[in-house]
Amino acid sequence: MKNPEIASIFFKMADILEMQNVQWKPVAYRKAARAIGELSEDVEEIYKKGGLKALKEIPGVGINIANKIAEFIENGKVREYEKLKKSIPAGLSSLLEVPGLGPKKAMLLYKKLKIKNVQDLEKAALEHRISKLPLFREKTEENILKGLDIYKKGRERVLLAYAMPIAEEIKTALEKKAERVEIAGSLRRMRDTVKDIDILAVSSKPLEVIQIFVSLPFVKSVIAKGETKSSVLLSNSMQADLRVVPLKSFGAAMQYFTGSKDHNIELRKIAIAKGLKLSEYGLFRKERQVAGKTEEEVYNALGLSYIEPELRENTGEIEAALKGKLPLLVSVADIKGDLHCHSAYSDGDNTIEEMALAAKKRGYEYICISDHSKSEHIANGLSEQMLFKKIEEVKRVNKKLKGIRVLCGSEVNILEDGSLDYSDEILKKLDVVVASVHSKFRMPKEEITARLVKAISNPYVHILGHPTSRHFGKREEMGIDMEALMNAAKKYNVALEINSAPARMDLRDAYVKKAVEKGVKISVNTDAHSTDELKFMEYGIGVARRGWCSKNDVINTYSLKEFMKFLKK
DNA sequence: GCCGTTTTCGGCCCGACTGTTTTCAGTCG
Repeated sequence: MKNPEIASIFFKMADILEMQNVQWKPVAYRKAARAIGELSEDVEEIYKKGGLKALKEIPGVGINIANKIAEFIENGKVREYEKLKKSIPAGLSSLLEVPGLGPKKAMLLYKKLKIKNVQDLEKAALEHRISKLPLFREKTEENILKGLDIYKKGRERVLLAYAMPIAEEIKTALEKKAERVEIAGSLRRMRDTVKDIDILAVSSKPLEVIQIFVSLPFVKSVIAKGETKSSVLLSNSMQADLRVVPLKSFGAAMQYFTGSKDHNIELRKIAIAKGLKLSEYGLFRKERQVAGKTEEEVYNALGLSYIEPELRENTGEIEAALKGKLPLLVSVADIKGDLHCHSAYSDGDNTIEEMALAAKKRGYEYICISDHSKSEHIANGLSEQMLFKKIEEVKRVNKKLKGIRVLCGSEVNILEDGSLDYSDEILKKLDVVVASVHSKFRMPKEEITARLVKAISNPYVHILGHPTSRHFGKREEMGIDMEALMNAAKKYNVALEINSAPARMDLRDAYVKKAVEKGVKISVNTDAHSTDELKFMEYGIGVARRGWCSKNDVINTYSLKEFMKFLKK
């Protein structure tokens, strides 16, 4: 899949053009780069099937960018990019990654002090050469050093599940003073990874709320502190932003602060077309506020039905809202069971009975204990003999417990040739079979696709576990022909899993959306290895919602009776 | 460079904070 590479080229082109003070093109390149990066289809496939015309269908891609994509696919190079790279020293655009430095200042530093990279920048700042420049006094030099500190630590995206508890903690602290506090930004949109924490508060005394915010024990330094907003750097190197607004602006501020940026820009364009102005303070006709207290009010006043935060990515939700055709999204409350969990039989921490009781406590009707299969030695995969023992144990627990049904399953390894590591005779004895890849992740696209299709064509397989096997910070997703895989999933009536483990979140949102469009069933599971991890369901449901899933698309919203029908195929 | 129920040319979201210099540019979200 060349999408990330192509997106990265356009981002870099945007940076260079911005340094050269070129107007608007950077905006256009970044927009196209984002669209390509989030795409579920492989641009190479799009081009091979439909040529330039098909490429132009991608939002933000016009004829010029389409030509550049084609050029990259054909020749592995974009001439315009090669030319741009030569126009400025390599490394200069890395200055843009230093917080506080933008294209104007970076270019000035290059012209006046011959600063070509971050090393030069640090040296110049330490030698106090920067503060001697016009427009750059002592404060700016100090801020550059602070910015370099942040740059060096790397402002990488962190897992949703890592950031959420910190956001909750900030929220709780601010609630002592503010009338209302909400988590906004990409956290509220449930993106699988986030860069910072955005908090919105309602208060008539904003300064007092901001004071609490900047004084939190885990705040390392204050980046900005004004009368309505403040930004801080946390001790874990994440940035947190707080915005404080009056009650009458709460909805508009929530809308603004939730994003995404592209979604907001589209909304503001709609407002302009209607002779209105949308900002975080409300929707205005001239001076008069026509909406803003609630988000519903803002969307409705723009002629749209309310759009759930998870959908706000400018990927078709605005058009759907205009027509009133948004899906009714699945929610955690709809979930009747978890179909992929581990017990102490393989590599889990808890007994089957403990897992079952924890599931009951969550209000589930059923839970499937799917321990690893025999070839997964590292995770204590079950031999046939142990599997028989486990089947008896499940029977015992079901006799003992009321109000929860334990299903006996297995997470069966998909071997290199697409066969499974238990025979059909064994699989037949299980309630639920989840088939997953745990080895040989790097295979040519055709081979990996054939391998997965063969696995799910097995009549005893119900769910394809973590379909792409991506793992944040460890492993890229396998290069699968998604179109072919989804067609096969539909044909064999196999559900694709959304694995809610925070470092997986696999299948990802864009693929889920595509699967739902095709009528492929989804199963949202936690892959819990302890009772505590059953809570990850919240994150998997976030992915499902971002993928436009309704309740009916998700098999584990079925009642036990309906679900048993699905299992028979 | 993209895009079009006010445009195929002329627009391109809106506002806060900071640092510098006295009214604003640059940066950020």
